[in-house]
Amino acid sequence: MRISARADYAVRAALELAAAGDEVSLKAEAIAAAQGIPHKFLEGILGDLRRGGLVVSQRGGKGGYRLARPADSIAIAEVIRVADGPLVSVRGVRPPELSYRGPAEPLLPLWIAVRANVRKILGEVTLAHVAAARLPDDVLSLAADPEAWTNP
Amino acid sequence: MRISARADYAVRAALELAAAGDEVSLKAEAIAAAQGIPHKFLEGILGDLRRGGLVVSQRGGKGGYRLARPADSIAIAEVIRVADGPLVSVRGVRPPELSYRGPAEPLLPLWIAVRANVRKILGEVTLAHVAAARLPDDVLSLAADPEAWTNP
DNA sequence: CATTTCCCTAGTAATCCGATAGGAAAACCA
DNA sequence: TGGTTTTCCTATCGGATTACTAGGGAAATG
Repeated sequence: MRISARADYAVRAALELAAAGDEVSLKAEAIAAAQGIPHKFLEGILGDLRRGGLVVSQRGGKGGYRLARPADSIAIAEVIRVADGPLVSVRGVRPPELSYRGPAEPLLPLWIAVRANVRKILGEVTLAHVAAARLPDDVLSLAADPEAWTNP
Repeated sequence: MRISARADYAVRAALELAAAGDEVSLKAEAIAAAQGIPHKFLEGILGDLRRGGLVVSQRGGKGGYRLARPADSIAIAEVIRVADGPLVSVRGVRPPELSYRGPAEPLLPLWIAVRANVRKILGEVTLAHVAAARLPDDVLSLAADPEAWTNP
């Protein structure tokens, strides 16, 4: 299960905007420098966020980007969907569109369960949570287990 | 979060072997036909599973592949790791190797929590569970929610 | 009007997906 | 022993996707 560079960059850019506050506009170049994201690549991602209604932009000398809505009303899942498509996919298709045969049939409810679990976290955590370093308790308790930090 | 074709195919092939039982050998061509997987692509995947110690192979007329261990001792997570690398990665690197700056810093514990949740499911469910269509209760209850089956 | 910044289109290099091809090694059968 | 089957190894190849890069046009500011 791979989280793409697009998705990671989109969330980090949105977090910079959330941290800056609703009033201030940040330039793409400033976000790129702050997060170490290739500038032109980021411009394309910010365009997607704008078309998706998550950020608003302004050109010119005092231009830049800012969030279109309060940071505590934007879930991480939303940012990923707008920038990168479906939250969870198998071979590029969403679980409900899959069809399995024979002994692989119960694989469908399994992927559904995995997706539900991912949604539960990324749909609950908002930009405000992360930018303020105040993750919800259920997320914190998952991350508190030292075993969660080890590679198998 | 994308599950690759390799991972999906590897699990389905392993499920065919689990359903066939420990005694019987299945030919790559038979698995490919049963699951609708490109035959030569599958051969490569089965080679990885063999080198990873999950299946054993035999050449010749009565040859084929079978599981190296009982199906109830092989978790889905294991199959995915052997065939496709780390279970969860961000931009191709595992969460513990990530480093974030500024307001994106708490993104690391967030990915860790997501991974822990995915692990909990895919590390608990075995080939035997799926092949016998008897998923553990906690997985079933996640998949029982009708909302888990809808796309956002 | 000149600078800044967003915005759009194209292009590129690397990887992934899936298919194909040729053949060596090993096991079976007659 | 010889012939068949099947794994096993290498190699290639085109199309799609990913992660970028380049260049320039459009709008806002001073």
